[in-house]
Amino acid sequence: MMATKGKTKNLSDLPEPLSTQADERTAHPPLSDWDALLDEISHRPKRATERKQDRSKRTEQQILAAALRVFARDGISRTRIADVAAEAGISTSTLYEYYKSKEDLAYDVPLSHLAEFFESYRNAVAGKETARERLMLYLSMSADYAREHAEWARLLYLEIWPSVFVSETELHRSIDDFSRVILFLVRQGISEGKLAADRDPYETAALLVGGVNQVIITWLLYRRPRNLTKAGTEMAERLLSMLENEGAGRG
Amino acid sequence: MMATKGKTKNLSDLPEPLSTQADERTAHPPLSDWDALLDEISHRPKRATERKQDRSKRTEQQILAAALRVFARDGISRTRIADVAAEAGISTSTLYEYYKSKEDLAYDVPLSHLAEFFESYRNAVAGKETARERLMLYLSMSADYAREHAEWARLLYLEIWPSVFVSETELHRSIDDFSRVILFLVRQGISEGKLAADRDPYETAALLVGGVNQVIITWLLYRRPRNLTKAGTEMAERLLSMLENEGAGRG
DNA sequence: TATTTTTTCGACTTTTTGTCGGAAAAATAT
DNA sequence: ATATTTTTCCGACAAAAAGTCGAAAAAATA
Repeated sequence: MMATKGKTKNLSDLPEPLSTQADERTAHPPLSDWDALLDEISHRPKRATERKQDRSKRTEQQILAAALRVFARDGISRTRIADVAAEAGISTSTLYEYYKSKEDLAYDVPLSHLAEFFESYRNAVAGKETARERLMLYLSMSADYAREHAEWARLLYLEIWPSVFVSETELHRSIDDFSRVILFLVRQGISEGKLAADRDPYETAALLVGGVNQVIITWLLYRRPRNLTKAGTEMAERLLSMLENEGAGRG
Repeated sequence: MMATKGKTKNLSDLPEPLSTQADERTAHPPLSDWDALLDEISHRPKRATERKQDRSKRTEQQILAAALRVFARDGISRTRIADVAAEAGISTSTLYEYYKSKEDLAYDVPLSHLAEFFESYRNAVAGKETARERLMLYLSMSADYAREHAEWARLLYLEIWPSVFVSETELHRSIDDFSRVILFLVRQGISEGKLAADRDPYETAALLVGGVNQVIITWLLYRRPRNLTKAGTEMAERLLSMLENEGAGRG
């Protein structure tokens, strides 16, 4: 486990609260917690691949692409390893050289897209300072990314998340990262005085994640409402407005 | 502010004059849409069991109970049919007499609890008239029921829902029922003037379901916050207050 | 008690997963 | 270039799990 500061409550499985109190004195921190967080989530090692030849990297990509297609089409539980291998144009035994089981494969498939999402968010959010701007961008980009990569989203939202959490996988950590960003920004919103300070940040984060995810899931299942990007953005806008209103009403 | 419609369905334009015991002898009993809905979701046929002997009914219960335990403990994908059969104290081939596959079994396991939840809600909500009361009860009871039947909830929330939606199962319909109740009450809240009329009821329902489900899922994964009933109730209370505030601000 | 119907299960087949040694391909050394 | 070593790939096989079926056991009925 990583170094923990202060008393260690048994919150080991929860996203660690990032330090928020230390940098009160510096007007402009050299590397803000925010940048550090973005840095961290973008740099998670994807997969300790020990393969030497370029050929192998190509094969791995073929496997992942094939698995995404087949999983999204048939569902993970119904697909057979042999199906994925055939789709990838290799033998089953070769696939076993790369992944030791279907579960192992399934947990690896969503990783690269997730990393890509974090990376594109990091680029897009540069320059935005307020918690509201950052949150709005994050949530609407989530919805938009799901729309644009529907197979991936279907796999992640409907099949893997949240059941992936039972196991200690790289994917688990990456999905935790997703929530940590929200949590960080909720805390920023509180310190900006925009969000209610007397509310549990975890609850506020859950509210945001839950609402937007629900919109995404509904779209994946029924393709409704038609425009997912718009629906996700509206939901985020609505939630944030209500939350700010709540914060203002209390002081 | 109120919808004016000439005919079609009277979707609770007014606070429901609940049937009570007034006009019992009319040809068409004054069963309100609300009562009809509750009636419908409570009476979904559970499973067309054609078994004749009592012994079979016991065996079926043993299978379902065993499956719940094993699925919750090992996860559906990791459990073998033989494990469930052993836990139920029967042979695998006997289990196949009852369920044609693991998937078939998995989709049947949550049904009885779901029916029980609907039934107990129906009893508890009797007498409550306003959309707020009904919604609060529904959402907090959802959280409480998940706490009290954690194995069942783990199976349903983390493993089956929402992936069950891809197939046409009885469980699919039952889970749809869950959302239909929320949607109905959101509409009632709008017609009462408590919720914003210019918002998509589906979006409002998604917001409520998403937020509370997120709390339940987090608890199932991390047992945090400690008190799920309280957390679910608080989340519901908070969301409803914000929604009513939103409605009042615009009205 | 005899007969019929229903339920159970052991033996079996089929399907899917997973392993392994060596062939094929690529990288490296001579 | 050719030989040698390393890496990747795959066919043949073994292991595990799913799924079938006929007949025995149990219950219901005559």
